[in-house]
Amino acid sequence: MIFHFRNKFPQLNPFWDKYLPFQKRLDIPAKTILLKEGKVSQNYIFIEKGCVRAFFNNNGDDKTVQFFFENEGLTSFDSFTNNVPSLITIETTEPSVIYLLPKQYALQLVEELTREPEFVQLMLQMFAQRQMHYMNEFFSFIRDTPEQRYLSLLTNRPHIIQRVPQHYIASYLGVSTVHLSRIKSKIAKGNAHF
Amino acid sequence: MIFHFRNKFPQLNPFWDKYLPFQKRLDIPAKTILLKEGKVSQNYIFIEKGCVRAFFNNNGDDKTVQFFFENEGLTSFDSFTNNVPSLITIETTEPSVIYLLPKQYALQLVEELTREPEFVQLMLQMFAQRQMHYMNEFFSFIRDTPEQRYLSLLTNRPHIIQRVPQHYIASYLGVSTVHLSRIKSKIAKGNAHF
DNA sequence: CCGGCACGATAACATATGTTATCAAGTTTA
DNA sequence: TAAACTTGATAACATATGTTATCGTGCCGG
Repeated sequence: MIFHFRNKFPQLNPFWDKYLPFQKRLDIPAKTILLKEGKVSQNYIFIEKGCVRAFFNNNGDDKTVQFFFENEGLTSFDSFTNNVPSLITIETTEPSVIYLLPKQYALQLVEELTREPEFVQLMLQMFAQRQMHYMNEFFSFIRDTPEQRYLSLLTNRPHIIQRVPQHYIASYLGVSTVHLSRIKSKIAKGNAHF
Repeated sequence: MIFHFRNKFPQLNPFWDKYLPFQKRLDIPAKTILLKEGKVSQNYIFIEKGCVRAFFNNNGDDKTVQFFFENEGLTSFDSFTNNVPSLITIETTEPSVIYLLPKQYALQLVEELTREPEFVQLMLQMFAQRQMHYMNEFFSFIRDTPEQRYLSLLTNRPHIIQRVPQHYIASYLGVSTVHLSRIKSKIAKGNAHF
């Protein structure tokens, strides 16, 4: 659903920089919605400072899909590409500084890359990498218990746990806030060697 | 993890046909393994007749990721692209007729497409479509109960339920075979209006 | 400074799902 | 054809997870 390339593929930065003048800078508080479920995505979003989360609503119940931090970019991929209503909402979880690149320019940028054969392979790689990411998330969801997923977050992406309110973490792990509390207290007991 | 384009994008068929001579035809029984977890994928797989499933093993426990049928193609995307051990096993669930296109030719085919700008957009679309597919699978896993997922299979892809042994369905839905039986009997009771 | 709200912990109970065991009906194979 | 295996249903019990309610703490805005 989401792709980002800034700093992932430095070779592309010159192309990116060329479009800097078309970007709009936003300095916004927490809980600001950048794209609402059901609306058509009009921008590519780049995070200079702060954190946003992507989630969808299932009868009143938030399901967080992914967190994004400094120097990451994203968009609602299907909505952006196919002009359909977005399945997800994108909102800040902290006060943030965001750059928006309007769709027309983002598409123009992609089209420019398309004409340079040496970059096409790179773009394919980019997509492969994204696909791999979602595959891994999916596999982890299938394979691991919520406790394992929490422990994996703790060791592999501790910044998420440090910066994001716990109920979002629960929604990301696919459990209730109550159960996440249980998991944490269980782990704490396990580590309680005096 | 997997991509396939035959018949999805008829414009590409001429390219595909050009590589027909390099394909190897296999006429194989059920439960034949085409790619084993841990091995590096060496072929693009196209199904003329039959059914294969992709799964991974989690301490003795099969987790089915996807089913493929006639006129669909697949490969273990990461393994194929990055020459790393495959995360998944691919095996037939029925006697099948399979065509294998060795990796070198498949890559050559992709490279040819890369040089035709009008096809690059198509390839990107192809990837977007694949990504969308996995996203939807992922969302469904997060959002829906196993019962809802089973009902959705029943209405949207009944051929899967008809052709595939039930324990593979259970493994695909993410529940035990016992629980799938329970779900089925619960549904049957609900529909039992004499 | 106070009142409300966001955040998190915990208990008690309800429900969903896994595990193990048993049985029965096909199907395949020696 | 008999034995072995595959497939599926069901019961009984164990565990995981959700739901609701209550409490405490800290923060933020009037």
